[in-house]
Amino acid sequence: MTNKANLNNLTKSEEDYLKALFQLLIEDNSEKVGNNQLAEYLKVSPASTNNMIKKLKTKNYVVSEKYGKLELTDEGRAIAVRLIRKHRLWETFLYNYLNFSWDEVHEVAEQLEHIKSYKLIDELDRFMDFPEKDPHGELIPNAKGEYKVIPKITLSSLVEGDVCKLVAVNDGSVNFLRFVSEIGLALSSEIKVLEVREFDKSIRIQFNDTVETVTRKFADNVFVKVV
Amino acid sequence: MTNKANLNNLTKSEEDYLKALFQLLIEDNSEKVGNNQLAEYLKVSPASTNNMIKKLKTKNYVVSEKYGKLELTDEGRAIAVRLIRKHRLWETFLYNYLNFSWDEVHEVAEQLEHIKSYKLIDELDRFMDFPEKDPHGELIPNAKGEYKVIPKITLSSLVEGDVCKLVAVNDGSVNFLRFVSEIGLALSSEIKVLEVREFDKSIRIQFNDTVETVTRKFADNVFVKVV
DNA sequence: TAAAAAAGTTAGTCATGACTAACAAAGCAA
DNA sequence: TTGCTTTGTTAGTCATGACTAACTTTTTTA
Repeated sequence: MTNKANLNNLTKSEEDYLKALFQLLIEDNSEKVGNNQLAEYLKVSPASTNNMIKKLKTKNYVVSEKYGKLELTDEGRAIAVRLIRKHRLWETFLYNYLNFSWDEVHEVAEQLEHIKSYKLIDELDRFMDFPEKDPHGELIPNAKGEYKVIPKITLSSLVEGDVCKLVAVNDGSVNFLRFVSEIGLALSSEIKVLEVREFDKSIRIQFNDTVETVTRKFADNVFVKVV
Repeated sequence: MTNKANLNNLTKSEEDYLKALFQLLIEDNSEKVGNNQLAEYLKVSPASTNNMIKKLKTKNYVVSEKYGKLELTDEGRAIAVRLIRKHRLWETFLYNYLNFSWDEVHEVAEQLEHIKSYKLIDELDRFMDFPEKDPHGELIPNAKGEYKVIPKITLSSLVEGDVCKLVAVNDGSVNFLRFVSEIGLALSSEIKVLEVREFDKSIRIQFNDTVETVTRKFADNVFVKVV
């Protein structure tokens, strides 16, 4: 009945914490991630985080000294990468095959990423012919657990006259994603920075013959590659 | 962030109990389902079942008098049917698109049936072009929650000379399913009963030019339609 | 129909993973 | 360097959903 190969004995919560820690450490490139920061990211109390970190340390997924910064072991990191692989593959499936929109995929993928079955995810990968990127433009880790990030900077770091291509968007907020598609931006859109207003850092951009003014907050969540 | 339409506020456990109760009541056609019977079916203690039934009664999914038999309310039944719909659609997807075998689909579908998203399941249904039956031959309830059973009897109820068609198999045991495919039986196979041995009720059957002797226990789990 | 067996219930315990409140250690600023 | 603020930790509580052990009600059968 039970296929050992599918069981890594982690609860949904344990997985959530490991993935969150990975995202703070590696994706956000923070050089120090502390207990409270992780708590805030996961929207739980610092006490809960402390508790779970203790547990993950005994299981050898996390390393940290008392009052020190949090780090992932190779095994903890591998689990997080697998979760991200699963999340992005499911997002791709929902988007490409099940008519889900950009802003709808995340919530359901958050549930699907916890399904335990190696075969399921590798077959899904094969079924979609090994997609490289998810619908938000992020690279999908392969079955070997190789994690890569595409070189990208935020739109807000550009200056007047720069021309760039949209390569990815932050998938953390449904409202943001909805707005991105509403104004007509999509992956690979070519964007030209017309003006950066000093007093509030808002930016006038042009794409597909459309001109829009976006806030600094918006531009922080749009990832581009200068062309 | 949260789409109310996707949330029915039931935990995985609550869902498991409702589905189990439905399966005992309707699929096994029992006229009385008791607390201990449900406990045994779910492989938990009678105390656990009692506890959960109490909870499901306050939520109006289950009705029963003290020391009386268990029954589902319309709402409880609707939830169970939705779970069965999800389970069978996922099984169909795994079998038809992801190279899962008969005996592998159940375990993963048990997890997938708890994913909360109406859109997900209705789109999956559309993607597969509204399949009628799951890989084991059972009918898939539609989006309106209509539950039907195909007329079927067990192979063990036949007598010498009967000819029948395999319409479904009990999906409860991996070993059984594996054995069914090993000997070469598949849905729609035409089976002829050559001999019923009185002393141990074992049956000699013929199908696709193969002759096999199967036990009574085996024949109890094979569902057929006399032709 | 009375005793035994089976079925159902209750009380109390445990692990998980949340929480608050209180406290301790680090880090920063005056 | 002495406070003050931020960060981290501990203790104790709660809900969920398991469990065992003990008890009660119902059903069976001798």
